[in-house]
Amino acid sequence: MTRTAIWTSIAATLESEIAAELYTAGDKLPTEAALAARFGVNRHTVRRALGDLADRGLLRSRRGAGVFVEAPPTDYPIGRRVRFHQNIAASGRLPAKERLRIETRASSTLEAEALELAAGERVVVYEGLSMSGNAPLAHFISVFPLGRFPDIAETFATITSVTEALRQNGVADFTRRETRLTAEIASPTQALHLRLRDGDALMKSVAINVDAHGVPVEHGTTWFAGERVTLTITPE
Amino acid sequence: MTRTAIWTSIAATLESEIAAELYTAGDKLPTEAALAARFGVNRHTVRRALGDLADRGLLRSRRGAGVFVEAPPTDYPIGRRVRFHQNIAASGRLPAKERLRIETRASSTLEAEALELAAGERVVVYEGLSMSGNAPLAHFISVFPLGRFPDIAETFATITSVTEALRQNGVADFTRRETRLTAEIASPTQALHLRLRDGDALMKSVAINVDAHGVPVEHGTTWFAGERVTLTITPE
DNA sequence: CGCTAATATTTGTCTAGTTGTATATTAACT
DNA sequence: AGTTAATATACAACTAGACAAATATTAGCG
Repeated sequence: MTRTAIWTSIAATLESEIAAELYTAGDKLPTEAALAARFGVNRHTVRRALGDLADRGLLRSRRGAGVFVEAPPTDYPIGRRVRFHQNIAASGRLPAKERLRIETRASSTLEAEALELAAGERVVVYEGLSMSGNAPLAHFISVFPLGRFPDIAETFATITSVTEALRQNGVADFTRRETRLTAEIASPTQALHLRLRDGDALMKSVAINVDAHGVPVEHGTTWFAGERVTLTITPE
Repeated sequence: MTRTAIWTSIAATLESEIAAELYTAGDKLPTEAALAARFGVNRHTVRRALGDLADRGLLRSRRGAGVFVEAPPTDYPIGRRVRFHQNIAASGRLPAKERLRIETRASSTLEAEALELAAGERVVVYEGLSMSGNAPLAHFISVFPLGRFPDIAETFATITSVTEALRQNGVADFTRRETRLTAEIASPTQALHLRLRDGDALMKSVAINVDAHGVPVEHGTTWFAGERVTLTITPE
C-alpha cells in the first residue's frame, strides 16, 4: 500500500495551476530551485514532476533559460466541489433530521464542567444526523441537563429540532457562548453515518449554548463532513 | 518469561545517548546501516528502535536525508492544542513566519473575484509557514493585487508579517470581511511542511480582508494543523 | 548608444548515499 | 500448529552535491 509519491502531488498541483491559467502559454515558471523551496523538497523531486508535465506536453524547458508553459491541459476536470454553506454566527446549526439515539445517563466530567453541573449529574443525550436531501451533512451529539429539562427526552420523540425542543421546555432564547473548531479524521463509524470513506476530513465543533441569564442549557458537539460543508464567519 | 526484545535495548541505548547530549537537537544520527553495524543486527531491527523513538517525538526521519534529533517542544505544549481566538486571528495574526515563496503571477478566477479584479489580473503571492517554537502550526498563502501594491513583493523580502507589510504599503487598517472554514486532508507536500503524516486533517480557512473603504486588499488561505490547533469563536 | 567580455543564473547530467516499503525466510518460544 | 522477533534481499523514493552546458544579465569600453 504505497502512498502517493510527493512528485505526483507536485505535478498535480502545477497542472491545476496551469489549467487555472495562473501560468499561461509562454509564461516562465519559477525556477526549479524556487519550486523546490516552495514545496519543501529537493530540486530533483521537482524535476521529476516537471519532467512528467513536459512528457505530457504541458511544459518545455530550455537549458539556462527556464521552464515555460507550452499549453494548458485539454481535458482537465475543473468541476469545483459545491459545498453547503452555513453561517456559524446566525443559527450555527443545521436542521436535525434523523434521530440516532435519545438516552439519559450520567454526565462525563467534561460535560458536567461545561454545563456547570455536579460531577456525574444526569444528562439527556440526543444524537442524530443533519441531512441535505439524502446526503448527511453532519453528525451531532447534544447533551442537556436532566435536572432542568426532565421532559426533553420525550420532546425529542416528536421533534427533531434542538431549538424547538428547548423552546418547548421553557427556553425561549439562547445564545452561543463559545465555539471550538478542530479538524479531525473520520472514524469508521462516523464515516458510515456520514457516508464518507473513513480517513476523510471532518470539522469538529464543540459549542456551549446558554440561556438569557448565561446559564448553560446545551453542550453540543457536531462533526461536519468536510467535503460537503463550509462554515462561514461574518462579523456583524 | 519473555526476554526483552533486541530493539527495545537499542532504543534505550539511543535514548540515553540523546539524553546525555551525545546527539543534540538538529543532529543527524548515524545512518540506519551504520547503526545496524554498530549493534550487530539487521537494519530492520534498528528501524524498529528508531520508529519507537520517532513515535515518542525524540527523532524525526527524512527520507533520503537521514534521521535527526528533534528539538523538545517549546511554545506549544504537547497534548494540548493551541487555541486561536477569532479576534486574534482577525487583527494580530500568527507570529513567526517562514517564507516559502514570493511570486507574481496571474490571478485565478476565484482570486480575481474575491479581490474584485479583472480576470487574470496580476497578483503577488506570499506563501509561508506559521511556527510556534519549532512546530509549524499553519501553512498559508496570501494573495494581493499587484496593481495596488506594486512593491509589496519587495516588502516581504525583509518582513514576514502581512499586517506590517500592508501598513508599509499604505493600508493602515484592514478588517476581515468574511471567513470560510472547511476541513481538508493534508496533501503530501503540506504534510511535509506541517510535519504531519500524509492524510492527516487540516482546517482550511479562507478569508478576505478589506481596507477602511471596503475594498479587498488580501485574499488569504490558511491551513491549520488539525491536531495542534483549535479555533475558538466567542461572540462579541 | 552599441558592442563585447565577464559574471551570474538556470537547466541537464551524473554519482552516491539514505530512508521507506514489500516480500520471503528462519529461529525460537508458546 | 501458530505466533513473534529477527534476518535477508530488492527496489522505490528522495536527498545531497558537484559539475557541465546553455542562457541571461551586467559592466566596461569604444
